[in-house]
Amino acid sequence: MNILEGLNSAQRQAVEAPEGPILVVAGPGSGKTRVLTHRVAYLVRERGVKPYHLLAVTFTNKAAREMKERLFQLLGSGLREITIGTFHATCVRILRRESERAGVERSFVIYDENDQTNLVAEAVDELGLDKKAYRPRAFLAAISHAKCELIPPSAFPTPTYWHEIAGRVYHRYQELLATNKALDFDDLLTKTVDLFRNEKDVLDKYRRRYQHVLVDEFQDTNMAQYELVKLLTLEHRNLFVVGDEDQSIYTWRGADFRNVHRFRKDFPEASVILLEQNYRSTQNILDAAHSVISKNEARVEKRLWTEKECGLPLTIIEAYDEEEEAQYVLGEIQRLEARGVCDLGDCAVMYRTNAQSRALEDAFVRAGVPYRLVGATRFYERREVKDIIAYLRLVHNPYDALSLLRIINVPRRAIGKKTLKQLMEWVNRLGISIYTALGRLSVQEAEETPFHPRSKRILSEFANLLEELIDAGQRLDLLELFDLVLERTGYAEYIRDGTEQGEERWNNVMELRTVASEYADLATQVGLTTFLEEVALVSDVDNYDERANAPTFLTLHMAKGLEFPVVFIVGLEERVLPHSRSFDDREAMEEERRLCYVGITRAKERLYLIHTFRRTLRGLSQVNTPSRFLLDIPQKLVRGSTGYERTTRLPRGPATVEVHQFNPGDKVRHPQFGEGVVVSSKLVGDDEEVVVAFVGMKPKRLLVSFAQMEKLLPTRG
DNA sequence: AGCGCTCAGCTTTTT
DNA sequence: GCTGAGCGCT
Repeated sequence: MNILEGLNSAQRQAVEAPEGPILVVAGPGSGKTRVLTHRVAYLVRERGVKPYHLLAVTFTNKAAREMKERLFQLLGSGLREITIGTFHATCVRILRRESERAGVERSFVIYDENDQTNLVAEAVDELGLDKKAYRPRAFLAAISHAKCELIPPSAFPTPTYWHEIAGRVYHRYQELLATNKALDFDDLLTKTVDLFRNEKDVLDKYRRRYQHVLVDEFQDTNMAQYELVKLLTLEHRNLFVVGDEDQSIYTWRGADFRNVHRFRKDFPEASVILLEQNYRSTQNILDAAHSVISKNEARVEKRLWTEKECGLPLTIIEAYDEEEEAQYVLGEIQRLEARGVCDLGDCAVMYRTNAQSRALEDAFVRAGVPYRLVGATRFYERREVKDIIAYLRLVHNPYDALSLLRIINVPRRAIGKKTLKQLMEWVNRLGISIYTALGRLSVQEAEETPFHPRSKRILSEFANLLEELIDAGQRLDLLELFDLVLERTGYAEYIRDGTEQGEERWNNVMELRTVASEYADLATQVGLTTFLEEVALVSDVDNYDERANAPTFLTLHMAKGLEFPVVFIVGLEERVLPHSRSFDDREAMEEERRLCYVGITRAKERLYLIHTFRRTLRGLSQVNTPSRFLLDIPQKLVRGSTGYERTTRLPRGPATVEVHQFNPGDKVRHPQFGEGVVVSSKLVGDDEEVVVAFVGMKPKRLLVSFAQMEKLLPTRG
């Protein structure tokens, strides 16, 4: 199979580029994964680069997996020696291998955001600060940001008193991580950078190993990631990066698309290749996308084009409120499916915030139409799943105090607040870990302990349980260990309390068990380590099943990298998209625009942009204006005679409605909701808002100018 | 230990 | 308007 076959000239140019730094600017749908995989295949097949010398980094496990699959088609099993993975997974492997040189515990556990918050809270506590006045989340954000920029506690800038405190929290937080033998997500990167900076021979080893480095979604790299890549490649300069600043939507997480500019400065000889041909969307969709994104100032102009026809016009709809918005989406999806235009699974509904999924879910549940919700409550964040993982983490690393405290009284074993407080004080006084302290309890020494005899007995029983599990971890495979944890803790009896929720929780535990069973074949401790890593580093999108035949509900952030024949973007209103939080910050506003751009460019054929007249936000129902992004889309791309027509004439002219058209008791007919009775009516601005009780539905609020209601039997003149 | 109350908070969330 | 944390009461 010819690697260059079927590639357009820009793609081919990227794939065949000579050695040295290369920047591929790849717009949405321009075949960037294709370029990346073909580049790898090209290096191996045509340039004789050994797969062993290749490193390809992605941001998500899903992207990594896709890349492996596609490379398998090109290279067969030759891909096995290639290192393909996320930044974090790659760093974990390096850190475990070089644990001694990196100065990290070999059996470190990985703390996720939740663990991090808890640990910061602990640091805040220890510094004698009030958690109400000094919110741990805010500190964590600042700390994480600093770490992404490779700023250690000692160099943490303290422009304000708050920052000064934050610096102290940061310092203590790092100490706590160390005593727990834990690394957080950011540490995985920074510790690897430190390793490479401090241990020249280790760096040299990896430089020799990774003679070609490829980076996907380069606009999403943070400083630490860029530094990592730079350290590896500065000498041989074989760095191939693919990115698109217009799709940078994670700057709030430390991603910095200015890395593109840094790259151009650090690698001035780099060739820059633009991929502008789009293989996904119709020209109308691309034009709409361009009209939105081109308003951003901080960008290099590029314009996507396609060989496809201009396609259908976009549909812009104004719904009365979020309920009607959901109703419209539901109705339209059903209509498209009924007409055989598309399958349910071809449709996606995207929104700015997760809270917006509710109205949609309500409507779909009521209509009995299935849907897939991506994200919401994530599997690995469920209480029962975290409990079991905490037990397994302890087997792996009993110094993980966070996990220990999580389950010391789960299921309940009568270790309450008081005992726990005594335990912590005792542990702090002795300056030892909780695990070590627990071990001392069972030793029959005359050592003074602060506990009530009963508590002491219970604690020591718990210590024995822990010891037994740790011991079992040396001998049993992961599945056996998993079952032993359940058995010895009585977890099933604890969680299955006879309620429906209890059953669901138990099902989640069993689902986790299925995941664990995949690691049962591995050597005892390797299985546990790999499993824990996997669990710490996967996300929900990774498990997104593309085959189920139901529409997908997801946030715009999660939509990145995906595509759908039919896309609905809902909530296109000022303060929703763009989000109200971004109003006083130009850069944040540009990011909102990019988010909108990402959403639009997910659509292959049909795009619906929906806004509401009024929306309930944080319990407050208020009138909303259409999103500024909507106003940037030229009318000629839009299907005429929609509600949008009306709103574009805002501000409305002189009042056209001065008297009520409808009065309580009027019988009316609505094209969608059928017959009903008017409950109330009031004049709002120049329009009339009525509440109507339709047959078999709860009363609805409607706007007379929009709802095409017909009066059936006028009661009074 | 477990409950119910109040109050503050409230985007997005690749790893 | 809903949720989660903290607190006080039983």
